[in-house]
Amino acid sequence: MGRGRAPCCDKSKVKKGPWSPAEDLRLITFIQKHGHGNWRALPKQAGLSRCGKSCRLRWINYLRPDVRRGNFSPEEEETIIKLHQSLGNKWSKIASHLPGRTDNEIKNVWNTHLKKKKSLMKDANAHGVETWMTSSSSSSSSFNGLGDQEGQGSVAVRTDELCHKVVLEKKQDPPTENELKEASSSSSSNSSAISNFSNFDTQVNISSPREEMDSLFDFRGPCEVLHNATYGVKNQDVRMSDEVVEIPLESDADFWDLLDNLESFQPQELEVEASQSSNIGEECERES
DNA sequence: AACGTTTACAACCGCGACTGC
DNA sequence: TGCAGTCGCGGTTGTAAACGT
Repeated sequence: MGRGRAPCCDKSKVKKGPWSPAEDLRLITFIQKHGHGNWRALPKQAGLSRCGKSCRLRWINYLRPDVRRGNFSPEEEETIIKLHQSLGNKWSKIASHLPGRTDNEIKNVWNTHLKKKKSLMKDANAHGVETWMTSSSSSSSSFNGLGDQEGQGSVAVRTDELCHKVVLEKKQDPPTENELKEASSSSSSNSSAISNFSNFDTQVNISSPREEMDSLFDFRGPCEVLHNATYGVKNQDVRMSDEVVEIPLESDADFWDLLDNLESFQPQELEVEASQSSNIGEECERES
């Protein structure tokens, strides 16, 4: 009997399922401080009870500064269709042609919408009906039923050598097309997302279904890290707050303890030693 | 209002590719 | 050259929200 493929991590000790805001913040803060040189080692160093692959996926698809969310424009749809025709299911290649879009997102859009549209188009063409492309503009707006038009909440994490600052900001209006483009270009000019963190003004934009603290720690929506720009996020029932929470660096452990305690309202699957989970980055610094 | 079905999307899994030793 | 460790990709699954009856 062969040894087979070694598992990437100890499945019994890693947490699975949706990421909590506290985990997101933990991951963001760690990458902000230390980068992500080694995904496998990152969860332990960051005090996360997650598989390294899971951290990577979360970062790439949702937390990265240059990730752009929201509806796909008709032009983007068209691009995806065309690229899919020539490249097939090479989602990462297709994604490379669409700045700010992730392969996972494109794959989902293809599987849920575009594939259907394509077959509809075939049927329509067979019956001499107007092509789907002409109607894609209106239908695309319904891609995300949760839409961007609702309220927007954002949390800015400003980090420098002295403190971490979590700022709950009020943002009334959804971002304009220009804002999105600007955000996309400013961040995509850096090949590494980490380079975006060299500046202090990194923001974390979250949707928040609950108010104030609840909104921070118990939301289900995406958590987006932004660099000098605010992207749209999808929301369902968002309330705003202007509250500012400052997190001194030396209080990191207390802060993470607080987050962990708040998370205890949710079912706890992970069995992380509190001492380990609250010492973000310490281990890493000790090593260096 | 309750229940069943469909849709949308976040996340997981397995495998191939790549890299360093 | 082979092996082990790691990364990244694509397929698939799980689940909450939306929708229909």
